[in-house]
Amino acid sequence: MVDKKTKNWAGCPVRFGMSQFGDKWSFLIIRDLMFKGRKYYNEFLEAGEGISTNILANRLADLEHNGIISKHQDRIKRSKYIYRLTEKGIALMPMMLAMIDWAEKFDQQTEVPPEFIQKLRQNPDKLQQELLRQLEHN
Amino acid sequence: MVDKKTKNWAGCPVRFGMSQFGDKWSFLIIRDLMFKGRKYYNEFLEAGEGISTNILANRLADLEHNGIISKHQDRIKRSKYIYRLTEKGIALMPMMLAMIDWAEKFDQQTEVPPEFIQKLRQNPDKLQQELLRQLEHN
DNA sequence: AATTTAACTTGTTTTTTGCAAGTTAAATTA
DNA sequence: TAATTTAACTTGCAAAAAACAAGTTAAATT
Repeated sequence: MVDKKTKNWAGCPVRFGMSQFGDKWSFLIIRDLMFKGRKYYNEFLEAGEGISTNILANRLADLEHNGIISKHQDRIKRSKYIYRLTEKGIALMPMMLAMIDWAEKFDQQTEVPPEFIQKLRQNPDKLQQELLRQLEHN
Repeated sequence: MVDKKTKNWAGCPVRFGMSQFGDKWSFLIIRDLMFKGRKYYNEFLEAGEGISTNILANRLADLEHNGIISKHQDRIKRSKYIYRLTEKGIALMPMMLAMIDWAEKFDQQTEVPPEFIQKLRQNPDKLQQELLRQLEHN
């Protein structure tokens, strides 16, 4: 039973989440990394959401500082940097999937591929395994 | 299989989510409604997070406008208003629980009651049923 | 050697937030 | 019943953050 009397979750998990990745742009960067295969600064920039260069740089730095993403020099083109989700970042997948599930239910306009949403509802673990495998290929 | 080639989820569910409840204060209000039994304007104000009165009023109005919460006059004291999660708001519970699970893993300071987190990991459906029942009692 | 690419940084304007004080309507108290 | 208190806001202003435009730097390409 959940105890409403224990006044506060002193270190509140929701507040913690918000402090680590809790703004629009951070969420969208995590989405890009998790589901869209984007990994370079300019791929995020050109994702079409309209983020400004300074804000992008700032959010990438924050996310890296919070251990949600990591930054590596590209081996082939050393002027490029590859951003990746860390284990901590990858662990946000259930939350992201829950959000996608929710949005698909309540937003007419949301266009998640039907087979994605079907898999999400019928066999979420399997979908997650597939997504994780894709992340490792990056 | 997730198709990375279908360039965009034209109506992106993550962007939709962010537009509906995607800022720190909205999240904290939803948390208060979902887990803490708070339902009056001044309970949110005094929750200790330090939200300003104008921002609280604004976020409540936005959440109501987005259909995530509803506002009713208190029957006993008609100068008070009761805020409640709608079905759409209640449906955010899996996302919130995923967030709590995540935070508990990665934040030393997070203090979720152990029996809550244990239940969340061992029998999430049952926990959710219990939480839903509590919401209906409000 | 000159240009282009990629990832930023800097300066300025605009928007949003935070803070303090004020308003309104209902309920309680004197 | 008049005066005070409670509850939920609104308003005005200062401070912080975001958006916009332009500039910098280092590496790679021409």
